Amino acid sequence: MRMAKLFGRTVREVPADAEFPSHQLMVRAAMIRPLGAGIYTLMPLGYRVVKKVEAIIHEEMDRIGGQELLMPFVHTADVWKETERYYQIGPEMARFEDRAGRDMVLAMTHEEVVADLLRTDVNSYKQLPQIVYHLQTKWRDEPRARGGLIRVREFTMKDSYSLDVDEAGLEESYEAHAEAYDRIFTRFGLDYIKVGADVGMMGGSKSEEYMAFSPHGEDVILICPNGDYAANREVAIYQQFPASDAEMLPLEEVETPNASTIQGVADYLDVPLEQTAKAVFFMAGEQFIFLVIRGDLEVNETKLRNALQVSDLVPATTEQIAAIGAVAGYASPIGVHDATVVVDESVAKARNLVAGANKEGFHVRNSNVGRDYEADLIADVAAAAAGHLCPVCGEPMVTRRAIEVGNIFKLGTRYTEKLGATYLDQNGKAQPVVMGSYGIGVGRSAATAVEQYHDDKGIKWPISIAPFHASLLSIGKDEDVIATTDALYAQLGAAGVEVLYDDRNERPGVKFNDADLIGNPIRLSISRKTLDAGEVELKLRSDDNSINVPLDGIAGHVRELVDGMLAELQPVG
RNA sequence: CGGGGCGUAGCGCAGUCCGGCAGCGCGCAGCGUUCGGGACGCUGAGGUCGGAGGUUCAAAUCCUCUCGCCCCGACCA
Repeated sequence: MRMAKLFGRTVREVPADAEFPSHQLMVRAAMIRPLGAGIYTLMPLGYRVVKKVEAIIHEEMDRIGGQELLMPFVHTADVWKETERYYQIGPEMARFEDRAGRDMVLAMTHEEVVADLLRTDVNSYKQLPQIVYHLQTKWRDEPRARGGLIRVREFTMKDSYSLDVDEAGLEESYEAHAEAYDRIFTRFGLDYIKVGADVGMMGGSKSEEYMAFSPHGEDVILICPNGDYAANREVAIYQQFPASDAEMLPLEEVETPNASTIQGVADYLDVPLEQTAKAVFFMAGEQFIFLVIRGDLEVNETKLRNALQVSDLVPATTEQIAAIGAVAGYASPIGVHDATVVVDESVAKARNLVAGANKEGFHVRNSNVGRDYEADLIADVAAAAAGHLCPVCGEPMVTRRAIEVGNIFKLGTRYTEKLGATYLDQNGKAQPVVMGSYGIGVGRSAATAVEQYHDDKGIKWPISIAPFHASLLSIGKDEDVIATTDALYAQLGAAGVEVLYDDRNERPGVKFNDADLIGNPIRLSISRKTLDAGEVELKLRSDDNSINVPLDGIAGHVRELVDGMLAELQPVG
């Protein structure tokens, strides 16, 4: 590609609304352009990256026997009504009516459509197992789209669906995907980890996420330094604190004026946070949830939802808190009514905690579960934090932020049962197809690579997904230089090297800076000086130094360099 | 959904408090000089000031409504 003809210009100014490096750099490098919040055009340079991401995904999906198809982006609402997600999913699903007044939705995912296909096209165990996949647009109306391609509303996702006769088959399909995903993300060059994730309460039996490390990630992962455990904070467990064997002391009311926060109480009474019990209030529909947790811990709402088997959980209002007899700021379960009391294990294992007295300005010392109040449910609902002990080996865990670039999920028969997607087994008996679903964010993977590979000058693409292998710059207006660069451009192309040729009539500084910004891994520059020496300057984007190499045989040399760089990203085995 | 901020030329911004010719930098076009890390000079094109309504002799500026975009929050009472 000749840059003089390239559609899209690089820009010097950082866009005012771009926060993340990937967002800023991809806009500046003319790879993406926003149309609206969370909606982007992929410009020619950006689309080349996405095409490479997709090509790698194709190769690896085909490798495990996946068959590509293409399911529609616009769905009739019928199938979504059959699985009831039409009613369960909120405003993030776009709904509209066609001209005849039929309910329609824009695809957020394709489980329903796959299950629908099964009804007509799979009726026998002989037709299973199968893996189907596609790369298709999704629309999810996120409450807060932000961060360029990392969190968008319209995006392309690779989603695949495994179809098996039983759990054992699903296990095989799941593992095949796990292997394919490892190969895919390795080939992207991403620094990532596979972690345990929330399976949700709806039938899924196992789910894992592929998390790429980034300080701008929206997820927090707990990691055991020994490699024994890694999980999303949404579900991360930790080795529980040892149970206290202290004597239960008599309950004692103490005045705590103006100490309405747990930290304030601990400071005022001069006790550590671990010796306090704090109250957190939720409404699960009409049910009041009174949660008690150790003062130093935070609630993990996902764990709480799972423990309670509810999907709808919102913070209670001040009025609702007062209605059960609790006093906000000075609350404890002692003496409250009409509330489901959930006690975190941290509190159940502790003794003699400071808690609220349900009286403005007062707390109690030495509260104990079972003696002073009863728990309706004792469960682990605390968010794991850095320093908490690995549930496997007991080593203190660390936390890291990460971006979810893929997930694999054992769905089971949830969708196939609801939609009646059954096959006949060897005994002629109808059985629901056992499904798995597996996603990869295409644009997000590309943007995540930028998050991981950039400096203050621009992007440093891994060669596997770089828009071009090399940038070729002609330096100066010397006609010999231009003629030589033109010739080299042709030679490189013939050698199978993808080249972005900066043939613009620009000053050297402009060309160097744009080459750095766009971030192709190899840079070749020819000037009067190098030409006189019969050489080309060769510089890697990942390296600060450049070397001059002979013009003679340069195309073959670069080709070898490209192959070598690609080989480094090949998964082992 | 709650709170805050911002919409002025392709991009980044000033002007708004205190109403009175719509500006600056980058980019863009032309000419000249320059040419290995975002050059310089001169000339020029480009904006119904997000939109609608109102107040006024006069509105980017004041008032009302509306649309869009961004940030924080939406567990610790």
